[in-house]
Amino acid sequence: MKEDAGKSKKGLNVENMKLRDIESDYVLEEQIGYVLRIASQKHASIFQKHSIDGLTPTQFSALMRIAEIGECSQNRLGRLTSMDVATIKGVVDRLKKKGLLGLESDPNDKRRTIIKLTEASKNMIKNLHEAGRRISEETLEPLSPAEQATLLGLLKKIS
Amino acid sequence: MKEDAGKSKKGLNVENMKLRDIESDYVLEEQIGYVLRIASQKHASIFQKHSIDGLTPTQFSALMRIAEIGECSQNRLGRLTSMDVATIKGVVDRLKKKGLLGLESDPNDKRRTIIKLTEASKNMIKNLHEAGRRISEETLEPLSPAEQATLLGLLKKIS
DNA sequence: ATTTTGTTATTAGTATACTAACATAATGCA
DNA sequence: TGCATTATGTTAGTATACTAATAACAAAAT
Repeated sequence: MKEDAGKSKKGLNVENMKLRDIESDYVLEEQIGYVLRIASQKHASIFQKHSIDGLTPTQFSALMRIAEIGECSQNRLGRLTSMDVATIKGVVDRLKKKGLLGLESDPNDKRRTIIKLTEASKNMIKNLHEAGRRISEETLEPLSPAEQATLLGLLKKIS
Repeated sequence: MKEDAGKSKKGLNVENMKLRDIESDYVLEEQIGYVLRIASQKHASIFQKHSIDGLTPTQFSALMRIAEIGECSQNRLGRLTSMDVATIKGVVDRLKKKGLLGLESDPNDKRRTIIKLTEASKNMIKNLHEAGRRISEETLEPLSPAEQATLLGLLKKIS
């Protein structure tokens, strides 16, 4: 980034400001939503740099979850990865197209589609775990181990 | 959310796990990318609940920045709000359509479009600042003031 | 047993967010 | 001056991420 959006108002001289200015002072960089977006962008760029098989972070999450629980319906997978029904559909469709998810209809419930890993994706899981760990590590690299734990804890607290 | 994706592996009995299981242990909930996504979703839902004139968080950021700096080119606004050229174009187009941004071409540089607030958006800024503050407050409500500052600081550090 | 309620999945529409390619205009330097 | 580089803005394509509407089916309630 050439022109850093992270400019600060640290040096602002409150004494010399008119009351109206002080009242309307609002620093974008200090708002949690803005900061969350920037941090997410940074993580996404690190993730993309590692580029595991062209997977996106959400596709990665879906695969990890299925690997963890074995198999489940599409909507349930969405809930377990915090994606709504429309989002998880797209994610599952693309993963199926890549041959990383197998779909079959549930004989016990005609509404449901059972989703499971394929042989191809089963063989990838270990590598994906390692890649995932490296990505998290690189994202959190500016922080001490204690700070990393603090950050995760605080983010969970506001979720 | 009914089936909370935030289930923990805290109670996992390491003693009883086979070595292979331990090696491949990877907890999605502990990965910074996943946690960032969930936190961003929570913030987005709080933002949307406050619903200031149908503005989205990104549109809001763009307006705040223009209000702060007066006027600038489209690409520069993108850089100052951390949006790439394609994203800022869409955001500016929609804000213009809503009558919240005025566009005129720069006489000194025929490539540039000068972007500024309209009378309508100038009159909204104060309300937007207040709404923004309430949204940040509600998002960070689970945290103490010290924790809020810590969270912002750590997020900036990894950005 | 029928109705109501809830669940699953699909579809259409909108809004970020990115890449890549392109045209145009401005700037730097040889 | 002239050419290469850089900057600005547009467009096309893909991938989340949401709302809202719909259809099919299952489970619960009366």
